[in-house]
Amino acid sequence: MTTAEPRSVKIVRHDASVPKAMKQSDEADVVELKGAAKTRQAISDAARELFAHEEYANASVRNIASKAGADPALVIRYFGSKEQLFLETVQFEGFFELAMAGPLEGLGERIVSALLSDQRDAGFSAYRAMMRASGSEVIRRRLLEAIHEMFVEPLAPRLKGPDAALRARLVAAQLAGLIDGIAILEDAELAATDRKRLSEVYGAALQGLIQP
Amino acid sequence: MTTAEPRSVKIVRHDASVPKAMKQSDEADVVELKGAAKTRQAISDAARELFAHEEYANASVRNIASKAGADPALVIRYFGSKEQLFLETVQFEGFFELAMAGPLEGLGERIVSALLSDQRDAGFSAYRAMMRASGSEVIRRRLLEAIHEMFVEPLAPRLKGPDAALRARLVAAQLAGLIDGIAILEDAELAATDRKRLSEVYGAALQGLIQP
DNA sequence: GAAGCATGTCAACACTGTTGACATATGTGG
DNA sequence: CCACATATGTCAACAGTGTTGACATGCTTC
Repeated sequence: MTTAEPRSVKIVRHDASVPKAMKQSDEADVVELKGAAKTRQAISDAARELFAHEEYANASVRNIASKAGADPALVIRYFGSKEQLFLETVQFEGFFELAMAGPLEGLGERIVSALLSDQRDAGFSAYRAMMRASGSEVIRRRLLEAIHEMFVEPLAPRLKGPDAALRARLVAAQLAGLIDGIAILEDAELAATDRKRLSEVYGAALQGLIQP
Repeated sequence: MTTAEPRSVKIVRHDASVPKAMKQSDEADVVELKGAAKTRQAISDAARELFAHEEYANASVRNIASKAGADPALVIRYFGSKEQLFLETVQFEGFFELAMAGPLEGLGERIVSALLSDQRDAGFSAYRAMMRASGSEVIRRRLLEAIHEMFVEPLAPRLKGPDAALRARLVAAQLAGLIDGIAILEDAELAATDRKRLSEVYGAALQGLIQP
């Protein structure tokens, strides 16, 4: 993002070097990591936390390193670049499978409800972080992929009627708009609104795309 | 955004100093600006252009200054900070008044159509820039205000039925989701979709919020 | 012409991501 | 057990960033 490179071209110099000491101990579930593997893990944890709470630009490699008790140079050695560190640590987990699973009837409301109810903080902060960092080509693409994988691909084949693929994509767009308001712009009114009513109202509009 | 301050607190040190030479010549429409006013204008123009095409973080004060043929220190002197320069230059113009004006019937489709058809590039890039820079508290708030002023306030009083204010806010959210896809994430499929069909389909979902 | 202020220039500060050279630990083959 | 190789960690430096304060120049007004 910064230095010594021509502004628009991005060259990845060396790949993220996974420490050799890193092997899955087949035994314990909670592995006591040693040496480099432990350091890498510490960096990863620190990065996840900082990227969730700070802006991309403000979560500095030096901050991450210090929080992990490691040297900034190690961060780059292990992950290649700050951008790759971001990509490896900030991710969506399986997110809407549950809500997605049910019948088409009432799906709109169920999705919105799932979005609001649970502790979706992890997903929210991932979306927020990627959205704000979407000036980076790779991150932008990654977010776009995630949207397609999570919504469009599972949904499109199930929709009946014309423009199924388009409508599936627009379902995702409509949801994105809601997350924008709640998680990125932190609209106080939106946050204060009764979840159930919000699910009903916005879910109904979603349903209009699902079953026109 | 950067230096010498404790990370979270933001102190504005000196106000943007408007050059004294700046007076509206009451005569000509296109005023030939002189001295400082001209410089300020040049900086403003350069900033507008760079913020539209580059990310906030990548549009450096030094770049802006050099594009304007001025010294970086002058940029700060005139605008107070990079953040304030952003706020003063990146703005929405009157945007949806036209589409908003008509009857409630078919309003959803008209709004989407207005969003897509014209050259809305200026508005798109303003939204994109502010969204990506929304890690800054002031910028986040400004964007939120703009959304309320442009959509919620004009729309809410016109909506009939329950939850009018909420529904107006959700209309804005739904639109934001579409702009996300087109202008920020640059979804190729979305961009390739026939505008008319898109207006119809998404507009119908919007209409479900406008007239449930 | 001199004082005063507007405007412009410059070098420096503390920060950023990233790199390359070095030091140390760790493990392996003889 | 030593020697060697490699994995891991440390450090200083580079070019870039936003911002500041000290200085130089210009223009106005007494």
